[in-house]
Amino acid sequence: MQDFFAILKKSPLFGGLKEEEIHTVLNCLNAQKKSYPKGSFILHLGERAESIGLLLHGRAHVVQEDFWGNRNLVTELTAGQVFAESYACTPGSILQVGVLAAELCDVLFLDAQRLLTLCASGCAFHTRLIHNLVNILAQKNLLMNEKLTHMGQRTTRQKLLSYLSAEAQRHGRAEFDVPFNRQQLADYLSVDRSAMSAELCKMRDEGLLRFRRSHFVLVDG
Amino acid sequence: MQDFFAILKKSPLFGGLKEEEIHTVLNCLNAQKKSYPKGSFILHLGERAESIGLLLHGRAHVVQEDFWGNRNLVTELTAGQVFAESYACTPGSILQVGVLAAELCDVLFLDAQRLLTLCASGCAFHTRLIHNLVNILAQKNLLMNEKLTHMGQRTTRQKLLSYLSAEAQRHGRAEFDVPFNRQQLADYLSVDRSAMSAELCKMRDEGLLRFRRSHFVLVDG
DNA sequence: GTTGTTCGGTTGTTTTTGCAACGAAAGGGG
DNA sequence: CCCCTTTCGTTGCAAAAACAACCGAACAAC
Repeated sequence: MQDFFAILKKSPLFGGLKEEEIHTVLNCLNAQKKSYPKGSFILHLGERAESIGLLLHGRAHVVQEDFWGNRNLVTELTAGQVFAESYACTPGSILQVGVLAAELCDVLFLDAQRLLTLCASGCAFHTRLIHNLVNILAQKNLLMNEKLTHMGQRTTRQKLLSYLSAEAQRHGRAEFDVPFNRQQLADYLSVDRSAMSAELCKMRDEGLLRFRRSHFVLVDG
Repeated sequence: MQDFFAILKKSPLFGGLKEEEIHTVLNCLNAQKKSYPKGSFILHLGERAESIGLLLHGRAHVVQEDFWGNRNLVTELTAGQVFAESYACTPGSILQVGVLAAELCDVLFLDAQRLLTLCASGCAFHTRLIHNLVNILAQKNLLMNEKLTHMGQRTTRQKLLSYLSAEAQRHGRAEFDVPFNRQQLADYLSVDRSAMSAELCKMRDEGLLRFRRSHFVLVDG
């Protein structure tokens, strides 16, 4: 139970709240805690999702399944992470993914509509909670938006330039470190690692940029 | 001024609010209205964005500019549309895009932090506004997430299958219409139209699916 | 009926990618 | 210092994609 609040305090949703405040809010939200044995579904594809999930303990997999039944692992969730929040905040939406307990999981469910509607008694921490939730959504939005602009480029070279350019702008200078190694960068841009590596070297030979490991320098002609 | 409220009532942010309610909320939020001549920047790349923008009149372009100065049109905004909301809801974030007035524009700016913090007087419509904002963010999130799963596929065929499969699941049946023509679908998936068309026909010849124009039928083996 | 436009399919060529395999360099422990 | 693992660069080849150009059908406007 000590564990319980430790996880919550570190989660992005309850960040900035004290233990007693979390306690108050949980009551006010009528939060439900449930356990799931390994291999069982926490959320099923095709369901309506009205609750935000928060993984208290264990590991879970967000999986996709297409028309022909091919399964695809999207993300691995670990303790403290929030899931299904976009679905829960979109009334009437249908889950396009399933969430599968990879081991024994404890999950806290929070009703999204309640969370967004301030209680009449007006507990002050509630506002903080709404801020946190909006932050989570908005931040994900920005990240996905950025990734989309890179991935929308046609060639590996263009994807790289788009990414590196954005990274340079973020740092405010043409020299910077990227937080990925080659394999991770290739995965992020959804291209082949070796082809990407070759393309990077070609660009270096053409004088567009210099690099060593994860350290890059862009050159303007 | 009649025009003004007509636009707002139809905007996703103020949907479900009556004219007087909007009036109250606007006061309570201290909304600012500004005009921008054609060709001027409504928001500059690199700026901090603390306000949500709402285009009241005119057309504006969301543009990107990379390290080497290449400009790229991301979206065209028309009256009623909300912009920069993800930035405004992410404290400390820096605009990675600029917003350029394509013609004379009237813009309403709403302070995001205020919008998310219920006023002490507790105007009831405020809650509705928060719901609307969260809906906008969450919905965009779902859309981008879906697009990312399609675009993350390596080949045109896989992208098509991912998209068509999702569309079939959304409709709950293997026969459905897609809301795109070929060019639009190709743009959405970020592939070449003619290559995509060829791939579709190849898949049809292999018996994976049938189609005519925008009407598709998926076949399971 | 004729014209113009939009849409989708087809073809051929060039470029790019994915994939697999290999080797060199870097870095961490024992 | 040596062994082992991870990370990157390199190459060759087959598959796929991009690009451009063209054709025919459907449809609306004149």
